[in-house]
Amino acid sequence: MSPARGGNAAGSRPKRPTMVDVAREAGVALRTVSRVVNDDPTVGPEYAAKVRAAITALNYRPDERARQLRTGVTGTIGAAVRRIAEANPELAAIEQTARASGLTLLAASTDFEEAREREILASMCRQRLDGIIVEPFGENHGYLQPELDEGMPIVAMDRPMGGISADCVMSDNASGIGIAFHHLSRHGHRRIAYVGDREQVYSGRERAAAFRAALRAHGQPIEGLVHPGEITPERVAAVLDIALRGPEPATALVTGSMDTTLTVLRVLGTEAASRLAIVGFDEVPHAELLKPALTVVAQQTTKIGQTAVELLRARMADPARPVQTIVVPLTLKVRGSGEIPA
Amino acid sequence: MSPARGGNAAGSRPKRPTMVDVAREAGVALRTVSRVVNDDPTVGPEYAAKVRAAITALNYRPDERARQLRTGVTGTIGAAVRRIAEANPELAAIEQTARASGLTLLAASTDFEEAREREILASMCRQRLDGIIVEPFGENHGYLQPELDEGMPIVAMDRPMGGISADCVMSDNASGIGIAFHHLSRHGHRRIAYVGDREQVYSGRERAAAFRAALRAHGQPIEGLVHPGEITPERVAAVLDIALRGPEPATALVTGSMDTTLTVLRVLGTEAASRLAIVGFDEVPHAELLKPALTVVAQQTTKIGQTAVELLRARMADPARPVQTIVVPLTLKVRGSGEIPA
DNA sequence: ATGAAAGCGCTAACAT
DNA sequence: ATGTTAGCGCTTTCAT
Repeated sequence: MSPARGGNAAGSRPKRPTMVDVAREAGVALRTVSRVVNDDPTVGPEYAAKVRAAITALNYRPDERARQLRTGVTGTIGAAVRRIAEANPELAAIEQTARASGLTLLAASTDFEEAREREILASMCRQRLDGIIVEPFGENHGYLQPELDEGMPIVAMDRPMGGISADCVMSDNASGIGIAFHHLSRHGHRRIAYVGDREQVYSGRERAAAFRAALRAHGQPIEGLVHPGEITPERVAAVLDIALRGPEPATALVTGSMDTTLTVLRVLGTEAASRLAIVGFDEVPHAELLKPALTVVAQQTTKIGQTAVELLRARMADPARPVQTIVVPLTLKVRGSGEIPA
Repeated sequence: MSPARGGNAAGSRPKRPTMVDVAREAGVALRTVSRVVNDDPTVGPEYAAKVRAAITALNYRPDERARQLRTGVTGTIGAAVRRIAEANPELAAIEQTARASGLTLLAASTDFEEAREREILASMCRQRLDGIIVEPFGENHGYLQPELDEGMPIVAMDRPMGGISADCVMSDNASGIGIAFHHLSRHGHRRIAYVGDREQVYSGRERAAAFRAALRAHGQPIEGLVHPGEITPERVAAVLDIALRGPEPATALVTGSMDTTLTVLRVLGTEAASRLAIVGFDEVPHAELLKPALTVVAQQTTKIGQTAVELLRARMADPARPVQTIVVPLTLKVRGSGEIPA
């Protein structure tokens, strides 16, 4: 019960020294301390030395919040991504690019919840971050219009915002699906099926549509081959049954997302999977260790993250510049599963 | 070149309304606006209505920075993790637990760089975050002593801080290695080898030591069986050669980290790997899809992340409470690779 | 129940 | 080259 050294009642902390304390200790004006802290070259060497000594003596460290309030900028950008828990190379690229530009990154996870996304974006706006990168989840972001009007830089990553006009960087979903289809086609497959996310989400819609277009372009019928929907083991098993059995079974499969790919592999089992030609949309962790190693069309995640920061910085520098959308192509990674002949 | 609507010279934004503007618009005092914004029940209904109308009309949103400066708390905790790019379930658990406590999470990646770690921690301190969780990387964190003295709550995750005394939550490395060893031993293996991270890093040191202890406890010789060091394909291939060839080849392997496990699988190739009994330390993404499916001793990542936040909140509530270290046991995940007989 | 005024810790005009 | 003074936008005594 005796008061511990330095500690006191719950919640309260020993008072930290401020610039005023340093100024008093050094026997100079507040402004001089500020100058030293900000490396202003117009400070006389003796003064600088005295101030630095006082800073060391008091263990003074400037309060970034006060500086931010005064200068109006935070030096921080926010990233609202859908999942922070899983491997997220885009986020890593954002962080590195941001850091290289002297910006701190505040990352938060929307967890595939519209309410959470809204809450996070609102919080980032209240904090007056210098800019925001968001992997949109909800379909309508009209509530951000006032922020855009007041000049808050916002960039969408992976798909466009809904209902508002903002800069965007995303993969070329349609051509990615085309690459996958053509690859299988070139390996002799005539019946190629698609399983992917539900069409309620943007990418699921885009990719299913692109796959239908590919079928049409090759003069093939669509029925029984295109299966967008919920990615659950049950549904995936059911649609695989439709696609792979019957009179004219598909001999190849395009999976529309990483989750789809993994679920398909789990449902089929390694044996069956090794007999079916598969090209996955989106990279899968350690795809080369799977058996057979997985052929995918991979998003250029690093480039996407980098571009997001660049778009944001451009918007920060010039709020009046025209809104820009950058589409990034995908690349085919040949590893085995996509080269199984018909 | 004509000025766009709302836009102006590069860098400048339209001025946002402040509380003063709202007060003027509503014809009330500043203090009343503050009361309404903070849901103070002592505001008369007509006043509240007027204020709310003004807020809507002006599109006013409070500036969190100013509030933070005034109240002294940020409502934000920092997490300095070693890698933000890869799957990081601890970080996800931290975020969820923090959110559940009404705290915002500022996550940053130290990227296995001591300088970067130091810079991030310093930045978080300058920002006066309410607390910091760090996955320590460097060996000496003495530079944080002044922060601890001034009451900054800091919690180490995964291993202890170096040179200072701070709360810590970590896995029970020694018993985890013991579990792996015993499991293989029970499946008839008499020669069990270990490959893992270099002993310069804390966990590499702990796990190699624990493995040596396990060998000794079973009355087995150590030479040729314990191989801590850099995890590169070259070195791993070399030490596997030593361990698996020769007069008395090992019939089972314990890998000391996720990276080690994956590198071993790559170096051996799936064929050879399927004949060697392997237990990995630490979970591997999609371990059940590998062939053979990978048996591991898994860290309780969710529990670790949760506990880190709980320790931090306890420290925030009472800066004087005794420093606490919580050790979390690991659990064996039997999947196939560890049950291959000798 | 409402308002006037002080101040959180810092930077930026403006002297000197 | 150094100091004085006024805020940044908010919360918080303290009056009324």
